[in-house]
Amino acid sequence: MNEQTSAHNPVNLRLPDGSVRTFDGPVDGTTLAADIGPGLLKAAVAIKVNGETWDLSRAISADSDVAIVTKKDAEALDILRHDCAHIMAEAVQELFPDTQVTIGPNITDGFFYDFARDKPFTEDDLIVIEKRMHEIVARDEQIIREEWDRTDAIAYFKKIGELYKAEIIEDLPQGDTITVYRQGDWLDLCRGPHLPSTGKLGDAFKLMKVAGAYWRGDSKNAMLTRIYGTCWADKKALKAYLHRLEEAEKRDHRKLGREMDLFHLQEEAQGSVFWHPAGYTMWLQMEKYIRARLTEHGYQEIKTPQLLDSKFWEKSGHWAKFRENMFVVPDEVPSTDEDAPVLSGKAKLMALKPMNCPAHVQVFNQGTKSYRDLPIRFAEFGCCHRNEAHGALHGLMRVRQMTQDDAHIFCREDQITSETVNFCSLLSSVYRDLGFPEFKVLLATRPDMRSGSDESWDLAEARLEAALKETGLDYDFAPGEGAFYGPKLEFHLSDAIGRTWQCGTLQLDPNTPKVLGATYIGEDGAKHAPVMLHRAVLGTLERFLGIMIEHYAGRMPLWLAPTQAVVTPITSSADGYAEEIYNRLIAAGVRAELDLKNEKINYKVRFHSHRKVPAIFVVGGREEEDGTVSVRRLGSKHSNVQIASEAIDALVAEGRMPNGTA
RNA sequence: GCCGCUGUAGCUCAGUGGUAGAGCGCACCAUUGGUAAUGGUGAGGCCGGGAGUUCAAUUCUCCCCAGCGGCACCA
Repeated sequence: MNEQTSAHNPVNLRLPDGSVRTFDGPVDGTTLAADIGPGLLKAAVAIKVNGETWDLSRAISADSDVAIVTKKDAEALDILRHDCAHIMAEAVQELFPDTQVTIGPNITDGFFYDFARDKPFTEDDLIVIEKRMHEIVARDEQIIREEWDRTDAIAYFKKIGELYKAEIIEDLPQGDTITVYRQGDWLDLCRGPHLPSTGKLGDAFKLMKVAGAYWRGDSKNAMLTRIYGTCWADKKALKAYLHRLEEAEKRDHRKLGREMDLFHLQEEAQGSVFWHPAGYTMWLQMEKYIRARLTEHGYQEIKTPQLLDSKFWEKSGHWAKFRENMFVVPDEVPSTDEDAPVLSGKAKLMALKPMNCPAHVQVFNQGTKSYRDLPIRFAEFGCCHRNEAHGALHGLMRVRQMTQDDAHIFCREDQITSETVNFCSLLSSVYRDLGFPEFKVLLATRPDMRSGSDESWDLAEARLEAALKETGLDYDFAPGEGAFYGPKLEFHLSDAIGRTWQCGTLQLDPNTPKVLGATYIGEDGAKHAPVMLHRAVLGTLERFLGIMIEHYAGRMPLWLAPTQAVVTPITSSADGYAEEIYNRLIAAGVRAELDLKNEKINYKVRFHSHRKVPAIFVVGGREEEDGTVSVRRLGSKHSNVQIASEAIDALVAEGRMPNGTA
């Protein structure tokens, strides 16, 4: 496009309603909006030109399809947020001139900007910065787009001490137009588009938190100081967002874990969970359910050692590729001599298993396997230890001692597809049973650090993709995200508040069986290496239970609820009848409790509701006389009087474990 | 591991250079009630750990540790 020569040609702009407006020469979005009407001019934030979002101030010199973007449009939010980031950067540099800007992209629900500064920002600084941002909005500074020469731009940013910006420009592909946006006395390298002036941003923004972040996301680089913010089209949307955050906080499994007395963590065992009776009841129910589903899908459960010789891990490849995540234990009797060190440092090293796969190969390797034996599916609720970085630990979601619903399928190459299809069907029915009907699939390909030849990777990736196609599931790619021994499928489920979690995985591993000498006798009488499929549906019990707690906000489905029903009398005169109902519930296999506490019924209903007990059976003189119970279900404001035996039967029926047909 | 913030009773949190307080919970007493808090009394704390400054440190300084929010890593 040549704006110089087209200056004399008329420009026809077609609006979304199909009407066309003709201008004598190049025209910008502001002029167009003004031409259409003052209301639109006021609401305009940008303009779409042939599907591309432009600044309102940018001249359009050729015939185009155009649409004025207003705050109501979805793409406006991107512009507002990015402008908000710029205004924040301007405020920061006005207040703290010793700060360099780096990058400031939009993210879900907001934006951040990373700054380079000797002294990181604090929460207190945010208040001051936010105040200055409002002032910059009030100043209504015009935002001007400029195209700069690359060399000049680099020289300029170097001159003003913005070394990170200069580095960014140096790395931009040759031929890219370098654009700079000015607002008032401040300017920044940016692709745009932006609002015509800072005043258009409005006041629906808030700075959220400060954090450290590495330059270019690499832990070898300098630590920058990042400020997160959120920005919305209006105050109402901002308020709604903040409310959403509060609601998410209420579901926090760490908070609910304490309130519901499910588990705790303490510093002497950081990253390892102390499960309380209530929490472990959930665990056992989940384990029982998964075990049943695995058995039904032809898996055999095994149990393998925790502690294995480091020589073993050398052979499996973990010592080279995974050692920094492993807990190493010397095989030595510790010294009891007060003056001597406890350990000599010379002992043979053992390591706690970080994965179950090599041990499963050992079980496979016992005896001779025929091609007729395959596939062999070994499952284990394998307890693994990984030395996760301190900063990574997070409640149940990220722990150092974890139990996977792990299994390894040893199969022939011609069985890969059927095993993959079989697994995907198991996985989707489990997710449906557990309340997660929505999930996405990613095919993760070879990482930089890997074992095996490129040829074997080519083949493995092709095989896995072909098998995935057979399942009929939609999928995307996750380049470079594969395991070190093979490509994998990642299953990401969506929870009740729209977050996604990677839980399930299926990994195609042609390497480990070879490395550990696994073979079977083929139809041809020769030895062949089986293919190994590593797979998990939940991932880890710890994390999955954490996800379930947050997904259900603690209101677990009846079959998982630690206590399913509490029986409690109105007055102590009904204690005997309450106890009778309680005994009948227990006899029927219901996880029931009897609450004979000397409190009013209001108090007891409130107390057990807070504990998220799904059913409260209230009994008094009337119920005792009629052989009924008054059932109050969690979340309901009403109670329902039922014949005792019917109420018990109904609870038993509802509390049955899902079986994949749900 | 890196950056920042925080650490006081079982939980949620006040507070002070002169060794601590509330609400809930807990125990006991009274109360016997109809579906989200009955009233009273009481017990309960090495103020995260260690060093330093000070006549005196929970409070100020430094160093650890842990938790939290991110980053990096990741199930």
